[in-house]
Amino acid sequence: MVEESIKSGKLKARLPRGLADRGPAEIAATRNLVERIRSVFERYGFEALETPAIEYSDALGKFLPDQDRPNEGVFSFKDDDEQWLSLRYDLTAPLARHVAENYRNLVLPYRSYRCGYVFRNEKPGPGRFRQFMQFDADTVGSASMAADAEMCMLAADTMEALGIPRGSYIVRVNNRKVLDGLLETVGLTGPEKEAQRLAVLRAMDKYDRLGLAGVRQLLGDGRKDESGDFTRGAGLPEADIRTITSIFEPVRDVDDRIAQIDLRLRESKVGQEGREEIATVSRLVRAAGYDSDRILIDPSVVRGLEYYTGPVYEVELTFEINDDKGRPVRFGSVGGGGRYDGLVARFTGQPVPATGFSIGVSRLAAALAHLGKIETGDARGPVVVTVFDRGRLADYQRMVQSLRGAGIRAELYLGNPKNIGNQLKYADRRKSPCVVIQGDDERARGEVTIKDLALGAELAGGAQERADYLKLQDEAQIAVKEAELVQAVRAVLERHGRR
RNA sequence: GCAGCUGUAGCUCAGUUGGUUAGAGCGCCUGACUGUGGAUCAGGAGGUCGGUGGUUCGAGUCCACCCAGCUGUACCA
Repeated sequence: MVEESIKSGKLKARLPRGLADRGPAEIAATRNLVERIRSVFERYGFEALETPAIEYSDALGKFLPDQDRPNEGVFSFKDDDEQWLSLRYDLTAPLARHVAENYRNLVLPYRSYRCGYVFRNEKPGPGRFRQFMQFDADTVGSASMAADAEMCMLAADTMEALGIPRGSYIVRVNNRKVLDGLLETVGLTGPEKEAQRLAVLRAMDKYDRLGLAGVRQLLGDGRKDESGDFTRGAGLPEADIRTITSIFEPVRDVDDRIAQIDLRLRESKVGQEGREEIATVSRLVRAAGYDSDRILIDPSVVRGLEYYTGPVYEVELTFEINDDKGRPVRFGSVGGGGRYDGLVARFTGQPVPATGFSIGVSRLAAALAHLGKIETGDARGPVVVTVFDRGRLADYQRMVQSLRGAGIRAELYLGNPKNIGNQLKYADRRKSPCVVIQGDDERARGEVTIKDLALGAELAGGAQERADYLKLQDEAQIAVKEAELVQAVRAVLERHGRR
């Protein structure tokens, strides 16, 4: 690369893949999204917390001690004292670090939220980036299922606050203890079965995408996808496959679902604990008015394989979206979370129960943009004061300052002011509401011309001849005394509605 | 990582069975038309055809390898 740039004499401007620049429209949309999420989270009583983007790799739990380096999925580098540092890949591990470090000073249960970019060094895809924004809420120091129930309700409320109608999203809830009970029931216990257990959980997690048939293949010998690639299965015997997939069988309602789990996991102590927890969460959310059209018990939810210990939840958008070529796009999960009772204990040695929920802001923003729930672009630009006579820059800049002083976004034309046409073209592209012009004629009368660009475009729309066009343009502008500049500009802005 | 597909101008794409100087539309720049966005008209810039080798008298076109992108899949805290 360096060689290449020497050869050609210039550097190729390029963005690393999986990363994106953001323009004004996207920034505004994200800010708007974040503010709405924040207002819901604050209404639930969570308080703000910010932690840095960089942590010690071991604090993130992604250090591979046997290889003396961090996991490849995280961006890592060495500090000058040879200690490994990493960019955070979620907001939960840093929170656990913060809580452990400040345990004595925090009011428990500690309820906090945070928002920020996280980084993952993995293959990007549609709606998947190597830097993306998450918005998290966590309750640390409470083992109560009420804390988990609340996370589910928070998720549902947040979706609706973002304008996603009920029925277009679903919060699906499961419990890791139920899954553990299921594994126990088919005899997958003990350390030597670890790999198989993971394979089973991964297979179950794909139920929504691959359906029953796909999951059965992955639990058994394996599955070949449409590109011809083969995925090895968990290698379970048919009887065990049937036992596991029986948990997916459709049921009429929540009570049946819980009864079904009870029946399947009759022999498993941990499974029964899980059933108990699910039933409690379910009872709490229902009492608060959240029915299964919003919060649904779904035994196929798995989430991460690393640290969840109890309830797990996932928010999914359920409407179909097409991309710009008309093909359907699946956005999948836009948020999720669960209980992680062991995470803080890694630092303190004392078990600290905790549960949290995380929203993928970037993915959600992409989905909402497709839905048309986010205004993209069309933000008004500033008022442009044109330079008619380049010897009088000081006068024009004074006009700009008087507009700015009145709280109006305004700027002096800073390009080459060789003619007025270019300056109007510039203002047009900036989506300026109006321009200010003062040539010799106006100057002699102590006036300025204010041209309403939107009105001009509207009036001149049908003109064919140049002469007609110019005449119509003339009607879109007014001359006012210099002293009335601010007032007249404000009148134009009000005519078009301020933004 | 694995598999399939695709790489030609800023963008979207043509480019014949291998044949002279690689094109179009849009966009961009300059100018004309009164001191005014648009339209119109007249000009213009911009490409090592992803890269490197090979086959051939001759390669955008065929072959090999590499790189990048897309899609699926695996992994995913």
